[in-house]
Amino acid sequence: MRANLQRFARISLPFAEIGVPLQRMHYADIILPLPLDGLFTYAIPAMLAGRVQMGVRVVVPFGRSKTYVGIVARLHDAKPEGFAVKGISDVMDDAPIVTAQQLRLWQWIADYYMSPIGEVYKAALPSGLKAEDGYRPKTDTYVRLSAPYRSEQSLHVALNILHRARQQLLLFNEYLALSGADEGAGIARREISRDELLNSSHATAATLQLLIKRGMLETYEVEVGRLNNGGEPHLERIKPLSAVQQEAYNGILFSFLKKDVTLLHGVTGSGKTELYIHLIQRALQQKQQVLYLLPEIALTVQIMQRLQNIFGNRLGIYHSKYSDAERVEIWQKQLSANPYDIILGARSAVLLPFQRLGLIIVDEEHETSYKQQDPAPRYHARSAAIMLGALSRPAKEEESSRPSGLASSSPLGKSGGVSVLLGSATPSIESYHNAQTGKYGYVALTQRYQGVELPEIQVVDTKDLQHRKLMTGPFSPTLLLRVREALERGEQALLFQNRRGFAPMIECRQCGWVPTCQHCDVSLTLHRQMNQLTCHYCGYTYQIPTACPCCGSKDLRPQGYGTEKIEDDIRQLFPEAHVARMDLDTTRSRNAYERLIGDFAAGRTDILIGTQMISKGLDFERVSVVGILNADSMLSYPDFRAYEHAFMMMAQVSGRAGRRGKRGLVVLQTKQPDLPVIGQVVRNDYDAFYRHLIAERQQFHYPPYYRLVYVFLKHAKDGLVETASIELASRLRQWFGNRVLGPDRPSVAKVKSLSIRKMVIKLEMGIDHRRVRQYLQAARQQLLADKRYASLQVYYDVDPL
DNA sequence: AGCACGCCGACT
DNA sequence: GTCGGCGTGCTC
Repeated sequence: MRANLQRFARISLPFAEIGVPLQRMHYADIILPLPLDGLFTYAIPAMLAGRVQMGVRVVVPFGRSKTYVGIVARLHDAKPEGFAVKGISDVMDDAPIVTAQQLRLWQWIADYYMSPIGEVYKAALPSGLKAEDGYRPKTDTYVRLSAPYRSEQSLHVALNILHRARQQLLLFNEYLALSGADEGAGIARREISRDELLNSSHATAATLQLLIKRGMLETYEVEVGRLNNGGEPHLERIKPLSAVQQEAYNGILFSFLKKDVTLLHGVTGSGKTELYIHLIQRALQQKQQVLYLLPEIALTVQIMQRLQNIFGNRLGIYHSKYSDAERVEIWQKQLSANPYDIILGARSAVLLPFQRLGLIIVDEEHETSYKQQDPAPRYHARSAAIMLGALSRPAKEEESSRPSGLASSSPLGKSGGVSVLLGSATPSIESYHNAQTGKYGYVALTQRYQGVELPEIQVVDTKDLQHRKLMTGPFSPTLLLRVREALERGEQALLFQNRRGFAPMIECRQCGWVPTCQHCDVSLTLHRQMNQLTCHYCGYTYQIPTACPCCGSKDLRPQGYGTEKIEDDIRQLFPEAHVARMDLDTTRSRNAYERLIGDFAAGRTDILIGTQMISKGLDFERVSVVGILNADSMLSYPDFRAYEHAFMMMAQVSGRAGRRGKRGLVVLQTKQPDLPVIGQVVRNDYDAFYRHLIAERQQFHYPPYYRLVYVFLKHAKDGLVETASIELASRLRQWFGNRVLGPDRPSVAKVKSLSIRKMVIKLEMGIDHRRVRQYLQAARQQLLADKRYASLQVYYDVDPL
């Protein structure tokens, strides 16, 4: 790390920046959007000499016939040897679109996670900025109620008029729901584009045209640049903090003075968001920018709207469900003289440009979706955020290479302005450990806001009940009773099942045959709604067979329960209740998530069934019962983090039960009620959970005591991966000895027609990670240099989850 | 990752 | 005779 930072400093000090009279540089090192290691050196033609600077986009020829848009990472005068240098064709920008600080962060991500910097570039830049034709602001067509219909009275009139025109009525209602104009008595809360309306209603353009002709709706053009303006700030006042919150707030500010990173450990419902809002407010008063990270799935309407109501157009939102045009817009605004003061975003928001960052909040810091899994770069946004904080601090002259974020913080106190706050009700083992050892500051918020009690958790032994034939499918009598009681009181229930689809597999009752994916080593999930079998690894879909291909039997039965089946069963058991389901399948469209949450919050849904999606940061007033249908499914993963994830999942879901003035109830169904983790969840005993786990981690050489690197090899030919993995393992053992485990077939040993082998490398913390990476890269290159293995995919996953 | 080059099989 | 299969090697 130390050496790395020195390298960044060397790479990225542009001469212009330090004010040396500009001597003309003849070469530029360019980042290209390719999965190839390193930078590419191009000559700077005299014509373009004045315009090539660090951080601008350039068009360059590559190979025989390709051109790419690259980013200038470095200017220099060292003529490269060994290949013919090509010239830059064109310069696309007059000013950098990537800051020096971003380039340093990209380089850190590339180095630390052993990913080509080109992959980081691809992940960071919205594609609109990577395209050669560049980005042009454009206008979108929007829809709104025409003036005579902007009142509750006239809406009733409109709905009456439309009662014969079914298509138009559907479309009209859809508009009202999307815009919120139905509840706002004709005043839209959100602007709705024509495309969005048509997509979400499945109506035709002709139907919309008819409504426009009737004079109920009208269209208007909006420049894309005006999107997300969020309205005026301060629609909502900032609430004063309670005494307990104030104390935590002071504690955080005090910690900020000494530590670069502070962990806020606040039980659910303690008002962490409130603290964040006050901290943001304070940063804004000091003219600092704030980055507020949330895990993708938890980007709830609730937090978004809260912040938007308070901070209005000073807030920008950035995540994967936003269109590319919007992302380009935000990127450019961040570079402008008038950037957003606050960016609320998911993982990739850490890669945005900032000019005067002062505070980074990583909310729900334990969430695994902060780690990018599949395409490289496999980076962790929490670590990247801490590094971003370190890079944003004005480095002390003589000490500029001291790593102040990820590595230990100095006993002398922190080095500058940027503070990083990690927040969670159930901190990750790593972060809590760092807080315990004093590397991070630590502030706890143990009281729920307004004295709301934590829920009572009732454990139900489903194994015993099954023996006694008392289960109704996946439901225990207790759960059904509690849900029924809640409904009778006009309260709501949340049911958590961590599996989407109808059933995780189907099975032939005669011979036991189970349909599996042609491309992957997994059984197929039954999706009854789509009437097909789906592979959850490659997305491939299959027809449901009518008979078993092995024995001809027609008795094929679904095995196990997914959210779809839970939904079906609940509808049958509670025919009078309004039931909804929230999982990946019901939230594919951009607004589906918001609508489901909105319906539930407004009480239009009585029972909400869902996967982990329902466990994050949803604050509902009337949820009195939460059901965890099958805790065992979370404990059965063959992974050292299964226990950690299970605890967090259950604790998070439980936190949804009971709000203001009413104690909630959680019914926790498990076949193993005596497992320690169950007791820890019941007592909400994070400390016991942590102590149990940390001892195990130390004993078995896992994080945070050891750093893990997974090695993956993939190829279509199983025999080839087999021999290659054995060869790579022996090569790695020459350097790392028995720190190398494997190779093994992972539990899913084939995905997308590629056979997989996995190794685990356990590295003690004292080891020089930079040298480790050099060895790993070398081993990979040596393996691939062998012609037999040239077409193999070999990659490393650093700090895997 | 693309893309071209290159060397072997079944087609107009 | 040639179209095209994908193994191999290179990209500043």
